[in-house]
Amino acid sequence: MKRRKTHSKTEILEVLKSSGNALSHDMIQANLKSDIDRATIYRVLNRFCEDGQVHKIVGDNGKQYFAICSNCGEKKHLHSHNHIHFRCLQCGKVECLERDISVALPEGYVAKMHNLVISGFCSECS
Amino acid sequence: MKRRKTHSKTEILEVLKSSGNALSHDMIQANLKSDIDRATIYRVLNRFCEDGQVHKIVGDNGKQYFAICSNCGEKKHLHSHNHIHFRCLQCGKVECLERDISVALPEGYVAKMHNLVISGFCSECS
DNA sequence: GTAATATTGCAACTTTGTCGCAATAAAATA
DNA sequence: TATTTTATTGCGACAAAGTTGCAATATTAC
Repeated sequence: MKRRKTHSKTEILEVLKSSGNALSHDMIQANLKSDIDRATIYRVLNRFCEDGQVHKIVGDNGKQYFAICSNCGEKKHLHSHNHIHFRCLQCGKVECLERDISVALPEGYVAKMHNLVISGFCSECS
Repeated sequence: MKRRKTHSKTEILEVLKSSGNALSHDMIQANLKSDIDRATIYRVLNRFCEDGQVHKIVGDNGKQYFAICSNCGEKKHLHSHNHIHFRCLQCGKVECLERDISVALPEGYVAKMHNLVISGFCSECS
């Protein structure tokens, strides 16, 4: 399964890059120049996640958000996404706070993924 | 809006208590002795949350889980639910780890809710 | 240019959660 | 206890989010 360079991929990546924040599929769709199918957007995003270019956060509203992690470019699959995210309840913005969290788990527990979201009001909405 | 003591409430609370973990609506439904409608379960749980008897966690799978917090009984509405949760990718168990997290947010940011979930494998599944 | 196949678009579907409304049942009142 | 009030329930319908199958398309390799 060799990846191909497609119109959809470049456009979706462009939207993510220029935004800088974590975006949900509908936010992405709204910012696209061309019409790309909903299913395609999800598939592209999931492929990005597999490849480690993008990481996924599930908000406390149950929605998926996708973000280019600043230090994702360099060390593929080596970086950990255990940083905190902030979701503004007013404007809906979701952003990565560059604060890593390390939690000591109980004996025998193995952590695979971190999904850490604080919601509230951002500086512009509070 | 004065709350009433109903069959559904006592049964649902009983399931939550005896489990000790955070449960999704379908886990609750499966453990109920009598048949209670899906919508009712959600409404009861949401009322419990409003009253502060129960707190809600949204898993990294997008599903809602509900748990009786050990220290919820005493100080209603005064306790904060900023502790970490763990979800086992194998057995599906979701539990509260009694570890509080305090994060310094950027200037002007106001935190309202914490939704902190680490997923991986619990001691029995790893 | 042609062939192989990754990707897309469309439609259908699943899951999760909510809502309106009539029926029911818990509490208050007489 | 009987009656009234209204919180709660069950049912059905609905919405949102995300996934999947399949035929059509577009990208890459030959």
